[in-house]
Amino acid sequence: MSDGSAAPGRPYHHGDLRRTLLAAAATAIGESGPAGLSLRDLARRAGVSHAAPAHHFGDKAGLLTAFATEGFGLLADALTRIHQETGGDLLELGVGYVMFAVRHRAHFEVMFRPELFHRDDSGLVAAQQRARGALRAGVAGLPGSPAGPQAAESELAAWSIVHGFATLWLGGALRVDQIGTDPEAAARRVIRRLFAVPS
Amino acid sequence: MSDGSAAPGRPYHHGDLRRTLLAAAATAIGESGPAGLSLRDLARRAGVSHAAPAHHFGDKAGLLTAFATEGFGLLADALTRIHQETGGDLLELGVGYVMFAVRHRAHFEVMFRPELFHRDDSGLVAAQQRARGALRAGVAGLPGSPAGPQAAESELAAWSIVHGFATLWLGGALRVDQIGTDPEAAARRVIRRLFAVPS
DNA sequence: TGTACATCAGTGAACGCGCGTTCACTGATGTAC
DNA sequence: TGTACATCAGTGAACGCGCGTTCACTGATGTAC
Repeated sequence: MSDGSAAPGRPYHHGDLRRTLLAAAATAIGESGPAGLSLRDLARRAGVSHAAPAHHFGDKAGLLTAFATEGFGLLADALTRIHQETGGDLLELGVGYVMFAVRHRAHFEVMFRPELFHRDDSGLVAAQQRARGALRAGVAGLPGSPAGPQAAESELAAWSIVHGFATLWLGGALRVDQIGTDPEAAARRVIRRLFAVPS
Repeated sequence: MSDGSAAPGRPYHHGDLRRTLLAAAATAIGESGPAGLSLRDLARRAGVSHAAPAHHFGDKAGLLTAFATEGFGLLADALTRIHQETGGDLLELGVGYVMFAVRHRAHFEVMFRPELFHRDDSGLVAAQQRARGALRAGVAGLPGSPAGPQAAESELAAWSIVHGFATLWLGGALRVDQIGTDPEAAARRVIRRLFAVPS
């Protein structure tokens, strides 16, 4: 592991290839979308032979499974942190959801296209449930929200509005609107309409 | 054009290849998503040589531009019809938006991925504006909705919630929820939360 | 009614490309004794 | 401290595939006269 032992070229073993490939995937997907992703391109970005990725992920769907799992984990972390910091403010949780999509665009674009990965992977499912739980916890604390059968609809309404806003924003559909260039401020104004008493 | 003039095999000219290719695209995208689409596959489905599609659409992006344009036109038609039939009921317009996504899944999946087509195409832009206008008209008539600066937020909130619900539904993200298998009823219950006074 | 000609739609062969995956291999690392 | 060996990570050549696009062509249709 000492510096001196390295040959003139790069060492035979990369050392952290798995993590490097996932980071390269984020960059590549950010540039060309999930459809354009190829294992060979990732290997090139990581400076490694084109067959190396298969060693860590099996196949392409395996890599995207790991990538989606990472995404759901990051989302769960972000929502949990916001929940703790704000005491479960649903508006802030919604803004956090949108900002996750903006900041981790590549992850977000993969996470909701289950045809791209192995949707039954246990690690993936666990991460999904963790993220879903964080979202649910925010809606449960909403004042005026009954805990009865309408709770499911409230949760879905909240999820739908932030997911829809994020999707439309990322797709560039909102550029023609006069809502500015700051997604955070725009999201906050829009989400507020969800539980605003008509003023 | 009489039946007798047809040779034993198929006639040299297809007659309605453009329309046939667009219909084949809907089927193919429905099966494998927009990413898996190939011109050669469409030609195969239409029973035509693989170079024929280029004659009508130039290239792959050209075909998807036509397909997205068709989609925005269909959406505009559907929303306009609902607007006329219900007198501009925003709830019904929202349900109509979701049902368009469910019934025309392939179109919907292409329409909001501008990287797939020529987003500056004049026919496309016109169809987009027509659909957008139909949506806007619904929000404008919402009782209790001010016509001032908050109108944009109200419109975006409505668009976001129906777009998000449709996207989540199509992505299979809602299967684990107890909201049933009927997207129309589920959408109606969820959208209602947008302007429901807390009960 | 018939003929010449322009235009259009579709053909089929060919091209070059990047891809995923396989496979025998080699270099490096770690562990047992 | 040293040696043998198992395990692991990455290599590089090779495979077969489907793709988009180009291009000279041919069959069919429509129009001018």
